[in-house]
Amino acid sequence: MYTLSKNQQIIFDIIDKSPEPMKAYSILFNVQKKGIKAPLQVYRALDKLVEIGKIHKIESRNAFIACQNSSCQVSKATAFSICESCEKVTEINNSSLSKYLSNFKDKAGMKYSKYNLEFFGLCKKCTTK
Amino acid sequence: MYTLSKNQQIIFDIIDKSPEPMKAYSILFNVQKKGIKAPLQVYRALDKLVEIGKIHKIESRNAFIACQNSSCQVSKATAFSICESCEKVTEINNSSLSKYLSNFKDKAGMKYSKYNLEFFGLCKKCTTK
DNA sequence: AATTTAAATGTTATAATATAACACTATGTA
DNA sequence: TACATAGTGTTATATTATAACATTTAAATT
Ligand SMILES: [Zn+2]
Ligand SMILES: [Zn+2]
Ligand SMILES: [Zn+2]
Ligand SMILES: [Zn+2]
Repeated sequence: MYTLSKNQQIIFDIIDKSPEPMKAYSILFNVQKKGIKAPLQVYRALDKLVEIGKIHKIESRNAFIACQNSSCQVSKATAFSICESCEKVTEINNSSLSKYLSNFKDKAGMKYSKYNLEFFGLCKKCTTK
Repeated sequence: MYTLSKNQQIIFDIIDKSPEPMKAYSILFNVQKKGIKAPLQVYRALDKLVEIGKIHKIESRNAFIACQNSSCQVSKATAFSICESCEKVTEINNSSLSKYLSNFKDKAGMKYSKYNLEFFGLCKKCTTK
C-alpha cells in the first residue's frame, strides 16, 4: 500500500471531500492556504494520484474525482455516468460491464490494456424537473 | 443532409485527409493559407462538425478525427482504440459493443443518451516492435 | 423580389488548462 | 555514508478554449 506524500494527501483529501469533480485550478485555489501555490504542484500530485488509481480524470470535463471503488485496478478500467444538466458524475461499478469491456477484442486484433467509458444523460433528479 | 459552410468544409477536409487525429492549433496552422486566421474560426467549425457527427473529439488527446462510420447517429455513440505508443486512433465499429452499451442501464436508473469509450493499448505494429 | 431570421464569419482580447526547466530536499536502501 | 529515487518549490511559458462584438452570408417567409 502506497503512502501519499504531503502534497498528494492534501490534494487527495480535497478531491475526496468534494461532492463533484474538481478542476485543477479550483483545487489550486482551495489549497493555497495550505502552502501549495503553483499549478505544477497540483498537476504533479494529480498525475501521481491518477497513476495509482486514487482519483480518476473525467476526460470530457477536465476534472478529477476520487475513486469510488477500490482504486480500480490502478485505473485501468473506468466508467462514469455524467449528468449533462447538473454535471453530477458517478463512477459505475458493474461487473457485467467491466467483464464485457475487459474481454472486448476488436477486429484488428489489438489487445487493450485500459479503457475509459463516459455515459451522458440526465440524472434522476434532473429528469423529473 | 447538411451542407457544410466554407470554413466547415475546409476544416473537415483537412481532418478527413489526416491519417491521425488533429489538434485544433495544428488545424489552424494548416488552414491559414486558406484565410482562416483565428482559433475561434477553427473551434466554431469543430463544434459544428462534432455536433453533426462528421468528426469526433478524442477526449483523452484533445484531438479530432473524421468519422469512419456514417456520422455515428450524430455522435451519440462513439468508441475508439488508441495506441499508446504510436498514437494511432481507430474508430471501432462493432454492433455487439454498440448494442451492449446502448442498452446499458446503471443501478441508479439513469437513462443514457450518449456515450464515449476509449480503449488504450498497443496496436499490432507496435506490439511486434 | 423584398423582408425577416438564423447561421456563419472576422477580429481582438483573454480565460482556462497544462508543461518545461532547473535547483533543491526528503526518503529509502546498499 | 553513499547512492538512487521520488517529491518539492519556483519562474516562465506552452497549449487549449472561450467571451464579446461587429459584420456578412444564406435560408426561410412574406
Ligand atoms: Zn475507480
Ligand atoms: Zn442532474
Ligand atoms: Zn463515427
Ligand atoms: Zn502503435
